[in-house]
Amino acid sequence: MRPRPPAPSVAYSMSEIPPDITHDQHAVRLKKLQDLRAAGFDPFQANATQTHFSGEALAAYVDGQDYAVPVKVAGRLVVIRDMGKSQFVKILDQQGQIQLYVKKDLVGDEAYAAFKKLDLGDIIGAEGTLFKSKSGEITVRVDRYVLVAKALRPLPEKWHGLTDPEQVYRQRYLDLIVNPESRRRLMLRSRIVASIRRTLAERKFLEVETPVLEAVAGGAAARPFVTHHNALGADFYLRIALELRLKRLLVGGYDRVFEIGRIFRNEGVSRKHNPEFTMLEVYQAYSDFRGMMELIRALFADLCRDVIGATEIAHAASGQVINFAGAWREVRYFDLIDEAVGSRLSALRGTPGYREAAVAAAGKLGLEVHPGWETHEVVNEIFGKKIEPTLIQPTFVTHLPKELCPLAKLNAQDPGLIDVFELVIGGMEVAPAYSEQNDPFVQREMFEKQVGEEQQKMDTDFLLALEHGMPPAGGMGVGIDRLCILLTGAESIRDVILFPSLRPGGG
RNA sequence: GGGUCGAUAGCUCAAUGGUAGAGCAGUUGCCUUUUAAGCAAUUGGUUCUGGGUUCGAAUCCCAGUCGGCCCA
Repeated sequence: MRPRPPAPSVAYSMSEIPPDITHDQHAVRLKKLQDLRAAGFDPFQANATQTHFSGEALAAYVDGQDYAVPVKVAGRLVVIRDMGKSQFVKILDQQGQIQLYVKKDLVGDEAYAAFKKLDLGDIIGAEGTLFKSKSGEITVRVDRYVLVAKALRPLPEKWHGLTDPEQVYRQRYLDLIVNPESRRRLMLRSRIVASIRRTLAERKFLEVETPVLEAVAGGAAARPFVTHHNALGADFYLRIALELRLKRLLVGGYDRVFEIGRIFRNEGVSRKHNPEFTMLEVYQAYSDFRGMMELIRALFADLCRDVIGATEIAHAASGQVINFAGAWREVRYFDLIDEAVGSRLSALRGTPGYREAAVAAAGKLGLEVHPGWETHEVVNEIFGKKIEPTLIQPTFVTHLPKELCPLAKLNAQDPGLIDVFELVIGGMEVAPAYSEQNDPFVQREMFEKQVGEEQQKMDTDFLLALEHGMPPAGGMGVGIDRLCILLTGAESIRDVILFPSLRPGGG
């Protein structure tokens, strides 16, 4: 889509269409539209009705009883096979394609002549009866049809579809029309979200909505987008997490809440990152991170049943089959670290030699260590680069160092650790969960330590809320986009986001 | 942000310094159960943009735009 002229909505004014032009498909179609209007016909009328989606019509056919079941279908013309005095065409609707058979002696000479002038891409409604064609395809034999939207631009190629990734993202509607795999994958996303909502509703969670515009972008360590409110004369940040708002609701007495919401992080784009993405966060009072283990297992069990229809999926990148059914591995963060570095590095935690040993271990594994990194960042580099990518089967990594999350409860036995898990599947972090910190003093301390090194400011209003008393709770975040990558077998986050972020313009 | 690869007809792709081609789509015919329907004829180009090298550039060089991949 490089040199695309910034698509003038209409290239020719209706009166200026060269009468003999045949090579410019846009002009040819404008001419057809003009002819229809000249004949007193509105090519954008709104009088089609659907009694059946395509899939429902196909299911409604009664074997052996041709022309018995009446249906009204509607959709976009995507295949035309013209045989002179009859045509087989296919239309595409939300459920897929269905074939129509249009015969001159059934619809009449005039309507048939008009039908022959239709173009691929036009949207029509048709009514008729179901039959099975000679080659066995269930088809609507059309009695009447109506053009309800003229397509002035040609569709991409019918066999190869649209492959230019830029055009796929910028003109996703074309991708959805011609690439069945895109349709399937993005529809699956809807069903994934619906399944999650259903499961949480069954467990008496309340779905809530909290502000996108925040005075303080807290709850995570990330660079926020800044925007400006004119009337208030104040800058706002787009939220980078849902956490601090939802926990206020725990204080307010909503014991089980969740939000599925867009969050924004001002970072680069990659196969795994889009600057805006969708997060599910769940909080359950009187539960803890172990309760969240049970909850995420339930969410996956329902997803397998409702969406995947199986308890395992192929994972192309590793060649493994991911199994969601059996026991999920549970392993402590530092056990994995020790295993990866081949020594008892974790035994040195809190001793003066820890940092040196960690840096040496990272170096031995071929990792680059920035001089300014804290020791926990060095260790976490080992986890991120050498361990996480190898965890293909569902794995709860537990008891991370406290520096990695200032909002989690410290472990009672070892206050250098936090009561959390990070669920890793297919080498990707899918869901972190915590026993939530509800001690306002500890929370303030953790915030103060963080404010110096991170760009986020202290959310003092949140601390005030904690001082009113927040029930102990388990909380969990699930990156919906990554979950969709996993469950749909997509290669890139852009394949599970309808309109991924791109540079403005596009040539 | 760095590296690297790419952009040619509406779409999918050819053309390795010497007349820019094909398939689909389009246009005109034929064909009343087709399945990437078929048969015949035929239209269609700012080769991403701007510079440069050259007798001659889609092709080589420089800069830019947009995108893919890898890295940060």
